[in-house]
Amino acid sequence: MAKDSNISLPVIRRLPRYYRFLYDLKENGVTRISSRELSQRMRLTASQIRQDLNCFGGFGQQGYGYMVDQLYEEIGRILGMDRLTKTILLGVGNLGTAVGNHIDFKSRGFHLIGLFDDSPDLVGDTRADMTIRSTDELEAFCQKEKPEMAILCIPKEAAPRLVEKLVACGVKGFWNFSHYDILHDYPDAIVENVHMGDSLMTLSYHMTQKGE
Amino acid sequence: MAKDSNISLPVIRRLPRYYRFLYDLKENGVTRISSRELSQRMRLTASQIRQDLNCFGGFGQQGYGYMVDQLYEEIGRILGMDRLTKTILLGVGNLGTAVGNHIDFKSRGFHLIGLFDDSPDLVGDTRADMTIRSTDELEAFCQKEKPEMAILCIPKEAAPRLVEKLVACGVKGFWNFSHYDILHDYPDAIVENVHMGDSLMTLSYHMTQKGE
DNA sequence: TAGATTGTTAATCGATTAACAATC
DNA sequence: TAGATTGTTAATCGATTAACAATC
Repeated sequence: MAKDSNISLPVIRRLPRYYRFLYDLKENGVTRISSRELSQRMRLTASQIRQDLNCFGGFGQQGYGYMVDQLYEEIGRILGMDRLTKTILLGVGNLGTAVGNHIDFKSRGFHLIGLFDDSPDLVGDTRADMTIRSTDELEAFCQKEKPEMAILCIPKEAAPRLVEKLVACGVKGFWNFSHYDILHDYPDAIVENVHMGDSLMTLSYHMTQKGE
Repeated sequence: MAKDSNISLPVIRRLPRYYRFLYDLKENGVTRISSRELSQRMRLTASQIRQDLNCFGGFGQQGYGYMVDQLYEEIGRILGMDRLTKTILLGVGNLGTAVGNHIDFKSRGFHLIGLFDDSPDLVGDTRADMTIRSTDELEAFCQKEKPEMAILCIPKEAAPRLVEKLVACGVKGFWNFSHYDILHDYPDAIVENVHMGDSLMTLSYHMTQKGE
């Protein structure tokens, strides 16, 4: 449906934020909005909003603005919120548990269907209403269930071996909380890295600057 | 120490990654490295590395390269890793627990000194070797301990009230996992947002594109 | 129709890359 | 000294903002 399939990453990264704001507008009974009013609420320029949206098509009406509900649906479709990608989570430590319990996967286009961990202490335990499986079962499980996405909440050292298996099993996407550089070894993988430590250090930098 | 205090955000966001790579090099006994070799390992251009580093000063030696250990130290100093900022965590649900337990605060310039939650069920419990306090105690605690940073693992609705208190108590920085827009209400706050849901939706977008 | 606001082109701004003189 | 590699300036590229014609 994309007008142009070479959408730049900055544009893509703004879409979820548009989606959130539109959801809130919808909730508050706002049925239509101009790029100018939305720009004030989101603290960006009206020009940028119109540029961003026009990467995907003309969703507005001249002289009138955008229908909130329709725009919400369109952006949802663009982001793939209209389908559920089968997903497994690897590494059920503190972080993996939090990710599994805290994130609302369904409303973000994913269906979490399995949890895996190396540690015998954890295998058999329950998280997010699922039993934790041994990574020994990973390949058999993938062949049967065909998950397309894997969440990596494992240490850097454990990652290469598991990613190799996952790629072989047909997993295409990775939500990667580890510091293992997946793209370096698998350039065709679809990877979204979340480096929370880096984010924290960025905050440290800004606090250090302000202090001086 | 900054040569120029208007360093752009893209440069800042690359620093933690340099820091990680330099740490690994150090661990592997590499004592010096050229921008060219580092660029190959990090998959960016040598030019960019030299530009980035020269925002802060000439850390290299012409004809020779960079001393790994010295560069690691310098970047650590720039990022504020040479001091510990007192930090409190608000909201000890799944996410807050994971953040509290999983993140190595000390090695990233922060010292986690207190946990707070609204829920009477959680107050008194222990996480990361600390007792969870009631948010009723927040102001008294802050007056005594003077934390400078707060981690928000609370719902959007709970945030405005708590942030108001925290700002009044002198908290300057926020590692914000909530969807509350702190800067909108407190333009002088130092804020690093972590929107995991947005990250997941970005992955969904890319997986959707690849599928077509 | 007149007013409003989009869609889109043009101008500006900033970040990245290339080139090269300085120098170890 | 010759070779290597930085620090820095210049060129390019891309993203954001401004302007305005199209049109509802």
